[in-house]
Amino acid sequence: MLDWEDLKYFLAMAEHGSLSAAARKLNVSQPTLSRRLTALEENIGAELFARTRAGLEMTLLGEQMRHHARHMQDDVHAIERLVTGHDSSLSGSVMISCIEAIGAIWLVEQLGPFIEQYPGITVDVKVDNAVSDLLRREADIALRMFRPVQNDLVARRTVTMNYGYYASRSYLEARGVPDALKDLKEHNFILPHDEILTHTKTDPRKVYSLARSATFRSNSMMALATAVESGFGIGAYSCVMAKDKPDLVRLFDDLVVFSTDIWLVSHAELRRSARIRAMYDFLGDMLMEQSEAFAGRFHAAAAE
Amino acid sequence: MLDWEDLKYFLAMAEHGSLSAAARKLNVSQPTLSRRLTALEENIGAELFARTRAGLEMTLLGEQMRHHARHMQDDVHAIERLVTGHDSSLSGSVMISCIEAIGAIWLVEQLGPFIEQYPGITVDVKVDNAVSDLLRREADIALRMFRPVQNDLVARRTVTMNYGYYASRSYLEARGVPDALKDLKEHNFILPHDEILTHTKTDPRKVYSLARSATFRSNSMMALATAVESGFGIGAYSCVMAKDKPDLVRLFDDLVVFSTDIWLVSHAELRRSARIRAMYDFLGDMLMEQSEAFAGRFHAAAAE
DNA sequence: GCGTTGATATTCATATTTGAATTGCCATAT
DNA sequence: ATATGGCAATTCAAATATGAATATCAACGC
Repeated sequence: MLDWEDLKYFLAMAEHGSLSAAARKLNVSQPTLSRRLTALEENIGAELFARTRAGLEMTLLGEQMRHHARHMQDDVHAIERLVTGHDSSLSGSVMISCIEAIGAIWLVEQLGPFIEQYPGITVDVKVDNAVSDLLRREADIALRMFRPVQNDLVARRTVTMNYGYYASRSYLEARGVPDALKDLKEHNFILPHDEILTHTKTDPRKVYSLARSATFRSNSMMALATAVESGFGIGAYSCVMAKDKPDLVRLFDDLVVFSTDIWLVSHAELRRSARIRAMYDFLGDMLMEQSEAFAGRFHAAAAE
Repeated sequence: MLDWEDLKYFLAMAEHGSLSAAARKLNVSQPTLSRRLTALEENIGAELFARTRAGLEMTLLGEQMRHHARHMQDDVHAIERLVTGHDSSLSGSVMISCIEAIGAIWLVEQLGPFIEQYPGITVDVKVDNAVSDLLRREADIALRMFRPVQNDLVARRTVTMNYGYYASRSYLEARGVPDALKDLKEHNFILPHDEILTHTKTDPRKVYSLARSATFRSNSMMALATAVESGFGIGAYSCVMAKDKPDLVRLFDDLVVFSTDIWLVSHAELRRSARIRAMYDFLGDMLMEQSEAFAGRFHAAAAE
């Protein structure tokens, strides 16, 4: 009779390519995996991996077994979701997956009241440019820029996050304030890589094409923001982030360069968990309360 | 992280209703299961069973988990089939499932040459009135009375097994030999239960209705055969079994009372296994060689 | 009533499994 | 050529899990 735990180990080896890597992932030692693999192979009477200096190389049988083991893992994840969903206590942890642009700063700042209200809950913010798989329990709640396509997920569109052109006061003092878009040709420009604009609603390239060339580029919104703050030039900056930066000046009559919707996503079963539900509702409320700030309309409100 | 082995144990408990029963099935001790269950519940932070004096009673969560665990087990079975299919060595064991009527005697007698030819293979004959599930690896090969309906099975119709009316010489000496079917009214009759005639090709009740009443009834073909051999009366007896019983006399000009087809069945993947393939082919050849004996035509051949 | 059966829990000596440290191997970079 | 780093295998002491024996309890049959 096969040892199911060995199959779990097998899958980790198959997916990480070496005993050492799999051992790190599973929090066991490499010798343990080596022995369990040997035992499994002994048990089934066939080789699953060829051991090479570079790691493990799967045999044909291993390749076929891998699919079934993966399938088993899906069921384990389903069980984990069930278990979490049945947990009615307000303690444990909640993992939130979101992109750097809001996770690293805005989200963390907002969580103060939640942490105070639920001292038993550990909040885990996973800043993650890849998309965490909620079905695989890589996160409990995700903030996404798009409606998720997977089944069994509950998703709610919350705020629209606008980006405007900003520059630092120091830059503008040195180079002058551009009056209209055509003046951009005379200025330094800070540009994001195309890859991080996949989910924007306005096509930013049209606007960006006005810029002569880039002084600074990055695929990190945080790096771009820092560049703007440091006076490297004019760049798109999230309105909600700019709210508390008195040193930044918004240009061109609050022109919206591009915008993205923010989706709040969780798993149907996970939402039965009291603590996840609490966080989901908290984030939903928090986002909706600040929808004006995300839209960048706080300037207007302050001016009136 | 969940221990997959615990899930295997959990499933066994769920399906057997008690720690003790599951422990017997899994070949571990009952205290071990008790502790592993406690550990699993501790791990997920919820109760899966209520322990009662009568055994285990599942909670709602346990009930839901059970489905996923079962699903995992299906994958494990698939892996086992894969492994067996990849085993090209002629050693190991082959389990044959078949009904008592042929398994207990005929099949065992036929296996002599096979055992001699393949000394490395352990032959395991599972006499089984229930239908073993080949997909779940309860057997490698089955002899069935009907075409299996499950997918992924390879099935081959082999011989037709005829049953005739037989009586022992001692009975006939005492009671006389009936000339025609109508004489049956004067004789003792040995009848099978209807339940074991499910898969016959001729409806035997028409023939049996000629009999006055039963002297002996059973749902075991072996018991019925023994009754005929012991001279209790006239009864249906498998022709192939009667072949080596000189004390039995066939009645009514070799009338066929009823007949069943014998299907040789295996799992598609299992047929890739050398040893199972060997047994499959061996049984197929053996059956076809003896098709005349199964049909009950050896008397005629002997007479010519 | 009273013993029997079959269930889970507990105890303790034992067998198994594990991890830290180490070795040895090969490829790559210096 | 010689280090370096990543890999699997080996060794051995320590932690861990296991099973046999036992205790305890409830239901059932006589």
